[in-house]
Amino acid sequence: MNVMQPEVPEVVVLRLPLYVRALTQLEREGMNVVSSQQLGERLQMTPAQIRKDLSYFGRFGKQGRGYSIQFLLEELREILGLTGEWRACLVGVGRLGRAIINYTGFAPEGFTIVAAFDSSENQVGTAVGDLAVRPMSHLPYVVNEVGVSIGIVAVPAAQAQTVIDRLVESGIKGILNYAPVAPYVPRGVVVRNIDPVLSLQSMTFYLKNER
Amino acid sequence: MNVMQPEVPEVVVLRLPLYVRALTQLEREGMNVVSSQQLGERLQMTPAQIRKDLSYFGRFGKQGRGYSIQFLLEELREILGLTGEWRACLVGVGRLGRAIINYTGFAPEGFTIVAAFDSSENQVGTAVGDLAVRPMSHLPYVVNEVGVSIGIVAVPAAQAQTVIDRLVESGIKGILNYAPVAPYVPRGVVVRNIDPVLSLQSMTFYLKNER
DNA sequence: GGGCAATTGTGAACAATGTAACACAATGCC
DNA sequence: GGCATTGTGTTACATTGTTCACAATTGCCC
Repeated sequence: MNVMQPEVPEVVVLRLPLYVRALTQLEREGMNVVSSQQLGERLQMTPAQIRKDLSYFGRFGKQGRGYSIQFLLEELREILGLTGEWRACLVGVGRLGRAIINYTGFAPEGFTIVAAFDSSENQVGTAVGDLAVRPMSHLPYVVNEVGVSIGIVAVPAAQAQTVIDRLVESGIKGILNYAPVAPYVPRGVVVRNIDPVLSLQSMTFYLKNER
Repeated sequence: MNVMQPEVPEVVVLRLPLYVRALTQLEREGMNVVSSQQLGERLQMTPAQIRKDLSYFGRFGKQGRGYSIQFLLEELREILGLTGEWRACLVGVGRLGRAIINYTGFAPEGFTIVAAFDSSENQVGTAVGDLAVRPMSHLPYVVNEVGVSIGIVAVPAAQAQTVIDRLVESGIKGILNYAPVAPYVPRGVVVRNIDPVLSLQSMTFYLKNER
């Protein structure tokens, strides 16, 4: 499968989108070239780390000059698979799910929510944004026919694992999980958890002395 | 200040809330005692790591038996500062901000949003949930008088850094940032970023081969 | 009340990650 | 066209994080 991938550390992959974002911003500001030094200042990290991260994937910079912003952006987008459009489906159209569907930050980055599901009879058939809410039974069909790669989970904690199991069965390979659980998935499926409560709970460790 | 804190690695602090959550669940399931083995199965991690993490803070288990769930929970809540209530204010009552205010996941964990701010004249004075939207000029007063420790940022990227600067000036020590930027803050201020787009963009790296 | 099975806490080995050092390619100035 | 400057790519080193292995302790059972 990923035989030719000389095992890039996951932390590195997690930082690449940061670079993409910073570079996009610099490009909009009209810059053409950037050094690892300058980029590091923006992102509050050492130039050495940026250079090392990038060197996992190739040689993108010119000694004495720095990196062509346009070129590096293209390369990074290619590496991350951000060139085409990614189709996602959402499960759970409660308050949170509706907010996610209406969130305007996904589309400009190439992520489109193309279907919404809910297990509740009351929700099925209603409209959220310009999506019709479908029953869970349609999931496998939609995933395969429409070509959905990503599942977004916005159901209560108690149902999250079940929903995730069904997404995986349907062939979904990436899951963005908003439910407050640490889900189990088989190898080969990528999960990213969005959990503001966990973030707050680790924050308070550092705050508690000065409350 | 934290002189007696023998430098606990941040990764460890990030995992503690996971333990709290798993233990809470186990407690609800009626269990009294849990071993690092069992806890590790739940959380998909090695027992050794759990024991090591906990050992940074003390000796909570009984050899041959495991950990008293109730006792360990109390200790962890104490360590993380989760015993009392934390008051937060929110800046930016657009779609995202409104969704955050209406999110029901914070209150049960002891986090209360007690004030909402917006820089737009149109928004000031309107109500979101049961909060009245205030002008930014009220920020320092509210933070100090009401005792707000946490700021939640839900403004567009372009305004995020400015808003964060003002929160910090007002004396806020912890920031939960929903804006798609990597903000700068002075030492002593803790930031946690919630950024689903970054999560998706790092996920696609692993998905791109099988799209 | 003593042996046994279970499970902790922890130092030491190992692995991963981050930082610093540096040789040298490209550039531009005089 | 030399020469100083800049900033990469890479290797070597330092730090941080994870896993292992086992002595020490506990509670149970007979």
